Amino acid sequence: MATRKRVTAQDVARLAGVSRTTVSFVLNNVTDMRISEETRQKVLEAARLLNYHPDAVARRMVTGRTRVVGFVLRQSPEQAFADLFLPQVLNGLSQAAARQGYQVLFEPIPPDQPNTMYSRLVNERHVDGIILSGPRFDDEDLLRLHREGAPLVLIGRLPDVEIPYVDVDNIGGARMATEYLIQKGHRRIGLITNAPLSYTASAERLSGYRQALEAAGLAFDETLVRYGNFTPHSGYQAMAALLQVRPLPTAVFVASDTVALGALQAIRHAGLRIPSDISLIGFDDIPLAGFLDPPLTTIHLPAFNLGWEAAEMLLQRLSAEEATPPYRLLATHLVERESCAPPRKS
Amino acid sequence: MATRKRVTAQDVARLAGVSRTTVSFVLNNVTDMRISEETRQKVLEAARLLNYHPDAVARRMVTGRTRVVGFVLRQSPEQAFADLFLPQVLNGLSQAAARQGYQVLFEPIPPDQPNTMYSRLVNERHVDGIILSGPRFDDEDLLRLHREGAPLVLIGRLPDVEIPYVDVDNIGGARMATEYLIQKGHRRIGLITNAPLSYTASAERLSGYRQALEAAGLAFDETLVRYGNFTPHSGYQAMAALLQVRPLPTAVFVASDTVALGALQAIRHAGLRIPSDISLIGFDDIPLAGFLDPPLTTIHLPAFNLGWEAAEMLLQRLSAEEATPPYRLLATHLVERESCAPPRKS
DNA sequence: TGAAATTGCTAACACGTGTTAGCAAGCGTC
DNA sequence: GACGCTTGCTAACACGTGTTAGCAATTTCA
Repeated sequence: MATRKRVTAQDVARLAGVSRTTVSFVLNNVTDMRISEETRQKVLEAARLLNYHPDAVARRMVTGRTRVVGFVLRQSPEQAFADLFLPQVLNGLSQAAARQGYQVLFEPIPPDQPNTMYSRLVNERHVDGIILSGPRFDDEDLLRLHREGAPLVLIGRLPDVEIPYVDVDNIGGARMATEYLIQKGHRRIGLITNAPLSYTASAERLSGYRQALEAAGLAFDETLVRYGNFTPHSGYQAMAALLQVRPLPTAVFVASDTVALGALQAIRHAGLRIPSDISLIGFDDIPLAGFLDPPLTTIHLPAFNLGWEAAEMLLQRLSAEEATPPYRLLATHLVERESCAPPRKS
Repeated sequence: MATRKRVTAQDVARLAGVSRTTVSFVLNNVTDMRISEETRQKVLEAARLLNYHPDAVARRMVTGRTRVVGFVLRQSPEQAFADLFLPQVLNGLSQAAARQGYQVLFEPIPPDQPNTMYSRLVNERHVDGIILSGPRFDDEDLLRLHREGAPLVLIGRLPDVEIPYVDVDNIGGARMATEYLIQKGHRRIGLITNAPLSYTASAERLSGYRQALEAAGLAFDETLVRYGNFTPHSGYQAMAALLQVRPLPTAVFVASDTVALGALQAIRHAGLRIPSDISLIGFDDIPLAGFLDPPLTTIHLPAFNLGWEAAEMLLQRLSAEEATPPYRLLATHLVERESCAPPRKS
């Protein structure tokens, strides 16, 4: 089938016996133009008859706005792979955007091609603004874009840069997790990070862990800290290393449920039981956390809200030139399941 | 900061001392137009100096093609929520699209608003074509769109409709899983579906299960079949019910890893051990399958390829008017881990 | 030397819409 | 009866680009 000619506003005008301008006024409900009810109905009828749909491209051309926001995923491959709540973030983002008539252009950065210039999204006017997840601080492209005044919102913090962002309260969440273990009576608490400390979120979670220790008068012991790398495999290795330390920690805070999955396996392989031999608390509350063995106590991360708030911030920036709150930290909460218990009496 | 005026090709032309037409020819590398090397360099230099970026909207206006494909997610909320490999599908889709210079517009259908007309994506020319995941057969909008000749590719089959689709070989995968259990020596094999049978994929997996039984000369026993509903919770209930049947099945094929997670928990709660008391095989091979207890033997579903192939099919349809293969079934393979063993000698 | 071909460039149209300025007719007012 | 006001509509411009047709200058050829 050959592609049919598009039905334009001109065709509608012809059928209704009016000018194209009138068609535009009627269909856009322009109120300050006087259109008689009679011609209004004629136009609407003609549009219905011809199955007319206004061309979004032409509309963007003349209005200067695309009503599209770009969602750029700058995560490393492992991270994106392990990022089980990406769908949730995307969902929140889309719904917030849709509510205001915006669409979402999805732009992941392919792993083998790190210098894809996503800045073209704005420069070539594919989108009105960008939400960028997983910003890296060596991202020259990003900083330049921001200097040029492009509307940007980050998901995840970037230190020493005044780009608006929305993020989880990593410090608060990590402190909450650690305090929970302390309150259970633990004094020797290990930490496995979610990723290397070059990732802001990892450093923040470590910081929250230390704050909680300090507040309880417990010494920070570097030998109890190991580093994950997004994957269950890295969690397995980190926990295996931690199990060599003597005396053993009685509890471990694993700053990512996905990494915790590997830690669980390492503990099983060592013949220890959770929580009787060792307590474990996670971070993220992935959808499956409640169905692990044992069900994992963890810090819930508001993935949907993360996307929603990012979109809201960007759209506010787009609609008005008003200064918007430059950042927003989302609260976490603890989900108590069965992986934590008081330490065994020694 | 007021929004700066856009730099247009006209500005570049002025600076280079040539016409706008020439600028267009140079920047688009139009070969059959004779442009001297000297002016070519002048234009390139001017464009560089002004940081010129061609306006995608204007370009779409004149070429008539948006170079954007829509990805519509029509899944039910529970399904989308449990769909742990959506990121993978999206990744494959994006990479295939990017390779040919296309972008991806992400359009989930909000659960509370099922009749959002995603057909507007095509009619209003936001996109050149649509990839739709999780088609429902009562979707009038979809059928009309197809009748109107809109370029469509489905992820997931729709019975009795000739819309091009790409799907997993559910029947083959389910047969493979069941045959594996039979080959281990099992004769009494249960089935927990991934979803109600109104979903094509569920019906197909049931069908593959029956084929394998039949080929081995085993009777199909309806009392050994239970129905999941995407979630771990539904898997828990289905398995709990199955554990009431006497004699117990010695193995169960759970047609979704996510559902299998609940089944695992039910078996644990019943005080049985896997695989010594009962064998379990899953479907999907979610990223975490290898880190469950025990590591789950399962059928790998090529999520990345699903997205990739869908995009390839759509783009081929868009680039040429040639008839493309109307559908494509992707092969699965079995990933052997530790949740299956021969049945206990009775 | 004149005609024909080639080289290097440009004017002008088209894409489909939103919107401003303005026009004709009808109506009321002094 | 002339003037102004309201009503209802339209002509024309602008958005920024790709592309066709064609034009002037130069070179080639007989």
